[in-house]
Amino acid sequence: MAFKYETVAASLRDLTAGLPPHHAIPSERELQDRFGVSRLTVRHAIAKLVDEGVLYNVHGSGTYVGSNEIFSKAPKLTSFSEDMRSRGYEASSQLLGLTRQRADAEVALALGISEGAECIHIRRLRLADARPLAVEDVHVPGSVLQIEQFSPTGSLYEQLAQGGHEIFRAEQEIKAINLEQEYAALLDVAAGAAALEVSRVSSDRRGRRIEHARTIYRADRYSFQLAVTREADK
Amino acid sequence: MAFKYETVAASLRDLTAGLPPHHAIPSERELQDRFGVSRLTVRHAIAKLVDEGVLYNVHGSGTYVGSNEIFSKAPKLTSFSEDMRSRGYEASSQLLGLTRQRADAEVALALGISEGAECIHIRRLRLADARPLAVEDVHVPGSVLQIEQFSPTGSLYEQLAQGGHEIFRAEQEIKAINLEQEYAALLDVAAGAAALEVSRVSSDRRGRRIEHARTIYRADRYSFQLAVTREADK
DNA sequence: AAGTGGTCTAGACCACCGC
DNA sequence: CGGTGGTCTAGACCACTTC
Repeated sequence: MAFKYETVAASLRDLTAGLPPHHAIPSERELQDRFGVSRLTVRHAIAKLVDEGVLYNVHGSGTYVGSNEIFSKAPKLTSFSEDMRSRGYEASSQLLGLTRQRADAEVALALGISEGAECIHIRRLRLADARPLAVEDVHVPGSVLQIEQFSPTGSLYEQLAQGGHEIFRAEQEIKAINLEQEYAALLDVAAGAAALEVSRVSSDRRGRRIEHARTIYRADRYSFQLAVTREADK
Repeated sequence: MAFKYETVAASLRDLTAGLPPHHAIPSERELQDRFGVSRLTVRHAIAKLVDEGVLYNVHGSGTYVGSNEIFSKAPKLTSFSEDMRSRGYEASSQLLGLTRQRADAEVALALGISEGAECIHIRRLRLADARPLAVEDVHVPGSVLQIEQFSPTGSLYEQLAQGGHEIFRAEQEIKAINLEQEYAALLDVAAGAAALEVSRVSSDRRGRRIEHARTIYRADRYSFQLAVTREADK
């Protein structure tokens, strides 16, 4: 179950933990001897760590320990609870609404279903350390999840995965908006206050759309962080 | 100069362009015969396209054409002009300020230099199709760029690259704010309107910090889009 | 010139999917 | 079960950095 490159990557991660940023690690040829694997396996392990920002390589020179303390990784799709945990908050939720409805034009377009098709709508208030942080509206096609199957206490992603709809990727759009009265009241801020609106369309590995979510975050308690790299070629 | 896997990737991109989403492409073993290269080279080419979202693979089944039309790629670090071009706008700029100054606490922390160290500050109004879109404040350490070297007409990134400081990655924080009077006037919107604030710290390949930028976008004309993937393992 | 990472080959076996 | 992608080997040569 554990591949060789994974065990090599784990060893390299340990080795790296004891080194300062920009310190060189042993060459690939030395590592292949040390671990008794082929060079390609060593490269595979290094590539994985480079992808995470733990290491970086310089052609002709060597491979070095990365310099970043905090969120070095490429952005990952996470559930609300995972997101909060990584930020050091305790997540909780309050179900505001759970209805079966027909898709309106916006939802139909986002989910790639026909207008009027059946879907379920979940509205939740998301709390961090018991204080309101966001309001989330999720739509899931009826063909993916029936309302009777949904349990408000468990993770939606896990329930979808158990039904054979594992979420693999998502496209997100992040906007700034001024809060309307309704949302402002839910989030316990003044109307007109700025907020972050994150719209998401999630798909499985084959690109079939699974859910459409729109989350409105209090601007004073939430920001979006990501690392980006510059086009390497040319 | 052109590697084999790049030419294979280019051929696959052409082949893919004529196929509908989720259509299977030939197997790796067939492609290795067709192109006369090793299977690893085929895999390298496929991996590149998977990374871009053009293809996806399903273990044990095959490799398929991706489903996404629009922004399928992982987020890339782009200059303002590149960003605007990809959105179909024509970019222009207006220099609002160019000064040499001593780093304050915030800038010093962001750039990893000592407080009071020399840096240059560039403030620009960014326009899309000749209408105000954003106000951008950039700080660059004096050790990286001297004020006499800076030409307001050219691309800052190119000027930095020519000075041996090629930007490789950046960490960004995206927040929503209510605009203060000063920025609102520059952007030609009402005070208190919501705006997107993007703070960025850019580094070269070795992790040396090159610039700190803070860009404030009109919320009604700009949103941030990105594709994310879910953690594959566990 | 020596050492590094980057590309490439020609094989092999394993894990998974679909019939 | 056959076909697929995923991992792995033991070599080789190339491109780049460093001295």
